[in-house]
Amino acid sequence: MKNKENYFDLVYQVVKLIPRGRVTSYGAIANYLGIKSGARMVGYAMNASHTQPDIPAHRVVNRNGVLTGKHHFSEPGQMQRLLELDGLKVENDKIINFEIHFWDPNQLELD
DNA sequence: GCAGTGACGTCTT
DNA sequence: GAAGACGCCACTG
Repeated sequence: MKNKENYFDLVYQVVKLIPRGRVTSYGAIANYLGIKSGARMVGYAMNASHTQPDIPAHRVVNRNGVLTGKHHFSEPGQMQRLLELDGLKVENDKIINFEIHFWDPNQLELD
């Protein structure tokens, strides 16, 4: 039973569902998927996200709205640039008005 | 099989 | 309010 990839795939699906100009946190995804293992596992899945072509990992940041994973991109600063292209403001590796741009997977049904 | 590590989060000092 | 420590558990060596 190698269904472990299932949980990875779930994370990818959620990340791909993130609307343009919006961002979410690892904890939100973990909560939505019911991964009580913690946001850490979500981050781990994101690390493998580079195996998938259409994973806007730049829209996934930590609870503080900080681009913790920017160093994992092809080039440092790439993550910030992508966020700015989405219409977001990033400064000091941190998203401005993060709470405003924050998007929660649970809002999908509420939306 | 054990130890180290990590795209986080929360508690405690 | 900021910084450090711990916990969570999957993956690698």
